[in-house]
Amino acid sequence: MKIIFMGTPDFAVPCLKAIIKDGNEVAGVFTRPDKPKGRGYTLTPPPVKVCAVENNINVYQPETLKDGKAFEIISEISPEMIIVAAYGKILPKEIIDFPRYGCINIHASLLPEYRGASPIQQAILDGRTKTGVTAMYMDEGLDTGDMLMKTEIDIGENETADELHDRLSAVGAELAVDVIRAFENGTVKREKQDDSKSSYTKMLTKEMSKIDFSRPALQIHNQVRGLNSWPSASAMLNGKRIKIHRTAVSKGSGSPGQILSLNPLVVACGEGAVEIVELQPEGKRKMSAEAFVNGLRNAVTDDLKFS
RNA sequence: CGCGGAGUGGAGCAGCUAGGUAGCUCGUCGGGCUCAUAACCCGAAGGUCGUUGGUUCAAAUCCAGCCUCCGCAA
Repeated sequence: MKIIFMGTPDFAVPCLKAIIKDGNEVAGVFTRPDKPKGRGYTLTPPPVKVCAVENNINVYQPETLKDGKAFEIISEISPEMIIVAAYGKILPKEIIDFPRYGCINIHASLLPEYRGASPIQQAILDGRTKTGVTAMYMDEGLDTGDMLMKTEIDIGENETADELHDRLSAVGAELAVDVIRAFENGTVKREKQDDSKSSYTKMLTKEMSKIDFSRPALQIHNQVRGLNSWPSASAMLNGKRIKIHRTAVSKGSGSPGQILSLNPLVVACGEGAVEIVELQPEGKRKMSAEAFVNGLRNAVTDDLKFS
């Protein structure tokens, strides 16, 4: 099938690769413009662009799709279908309506739940045990179009957002290929979303990082998993900020933030306690809690506590 | 030139302000104790202090450049 692919971050790359590998003609890739990134503000191309270039596919990086130029390019290419995965831009109606088989979005949640930008992380933050990927027709709303296919997967109790992201990304790639095949075989079914069951995710911000140790241990554990590896959950110790990368729900009680034991490193929460497994002090690499505790040396006092 | 932190045996750190013998916790190896152990006791190995140059009688320490890692910011 002749396809235009639209996507930007790592999540979309396996999807693009799978579509190419399955023998489809990817006639063009739309992705967001290169952005200054990292230390020194180096201009960095999005992962999807890198992948497209490696496969000798034409890349388009318009600032906007609304000025008609994007539509010109698309009608020129004349794809049978547009596949969108985490592109980060709203498509105008003229583009949505153009391809014969429509514009299909790959979204990393079981719609209608978790519409929006951070479905993977939010599912973990909420302590869900299942999530998935949904393929859907795009319409003018935000992840509101009719659904085509879904794949459901379980979330591990200690799984982090990064790990889940990678698994869902692979699942999404399979789903994209399956959807294209379904169109070719004429076996497509569409199903409306039940708007009464819908929910929307918020954009992740650093303000969500701060750990409030007066909350229950399980919620803190979910926060750590859900925000890993960006923006990461963090806490203060001895006036320094420490990113908490991995935790496990543990037992014990004490005043919130109090260190109940050093090996393993267990911290009291409002309800229960969490073991900190892996962390990263300001300006340092991430390290095991054991290594960190060894390095504390005589900084260990009775008042030493997380806040 | 976006802002800032950091490089010291395998890991995490101290030592640097006021230059003068390489230190701590853990790990590793050997031995001891023990029914046994991730516990405890004794001992050992392992570091051109990121790199290049400068100052000095003398540099981990002071000065300059470079490399690498990390946080902020995106």
